[in-house]
Amino acid sequence: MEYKFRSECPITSALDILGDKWILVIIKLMLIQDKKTFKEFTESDEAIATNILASKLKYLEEVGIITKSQLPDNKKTNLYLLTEKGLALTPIIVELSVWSDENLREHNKIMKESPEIEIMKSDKAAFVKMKQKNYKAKIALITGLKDNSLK
Amino acid sequence: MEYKFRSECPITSALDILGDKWILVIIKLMLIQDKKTFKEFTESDEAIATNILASKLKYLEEVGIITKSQLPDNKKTNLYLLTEKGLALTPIIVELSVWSDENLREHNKIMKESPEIEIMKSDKAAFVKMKQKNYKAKIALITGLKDNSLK
DNA sequence: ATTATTACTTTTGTTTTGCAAGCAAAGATA
DNA sequence: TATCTTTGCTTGCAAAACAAAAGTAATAAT
Repeated sequence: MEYKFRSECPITSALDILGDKWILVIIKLMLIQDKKTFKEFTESDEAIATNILASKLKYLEEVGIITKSQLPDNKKTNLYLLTEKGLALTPIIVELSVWSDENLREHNKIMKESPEIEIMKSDKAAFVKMKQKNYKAKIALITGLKDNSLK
Repeated sequence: MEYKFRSECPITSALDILGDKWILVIIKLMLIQDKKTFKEFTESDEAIATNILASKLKYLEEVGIITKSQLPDNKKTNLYLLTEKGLALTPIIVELSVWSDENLREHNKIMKESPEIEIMKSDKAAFVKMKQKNYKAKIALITGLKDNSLK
């Protein structure tokens, strides 16, 4: 597949893929809130419309950030899982959390407080690794396969 | 000013502010490519349309990520500068660079190679501090004031 | 066999983005 | 001092993305 990029800049190119209202929210739902089926995504707090969800999931699969699969004993429910390329977005999610915690509380008064954010700040790299490891472990449980199922 | 947030989630709230095609590109132009006037922004590789640029700059000022000012001896040219809140976005820019470098080269063949990215990866926190310090130093030179001019 | 659930698609309307042109104020030039 | 150029926009219109609501097909549960 061919995608249009605005420039030779790596940052701008990343935003050509990730820079919209929903892509990183969907990644976050998968990584932090364990969402993995179409139904689960629609039930999230963000209330994404089904037509938009369908188009974004298709796009994410095309770009190689997620995979679409099924469990052997269920032909109805689809499983959407992060690939390595998708899991590699974890540091970005972490930095968005930190910036938000430190700069957005004045704008969004009802924003959730969490003790996790302090752990995150104290050692970002360790937090990223932990989240990625946890994600892979959960996937392994669900699919009944080992860690290399995502590779 | 009041802004609409989709949820209580800090990550989603960050994306309510930053999640579009242009906001983080403009931040990057300021932080990495030293752009600071309307003219300079329009001359960038990304070729942003003037109506969109004007509306995004206005929005960024409202949210407190940038300031709009003038030099004492020039009433024509406006100076757009990052605030502390804007400078705090540096880690996000860095992580976007890293992800792009490692995951987007297959999609965007003409993406720029840079030795800077290795320095960045070897110590992200140090790189972030260095960029922020450099930015403040440049601003101090331009405005003729000291480092605290942004605070 | 009937009902409910899951994963969408379709339709229609609104908002955001983009292109091209135009314009006013400030500054530079003759 | 008059006019030419630069800067920083705004306006009008077309295209694309986003959104709400309803509908549908396949599978699974009762």
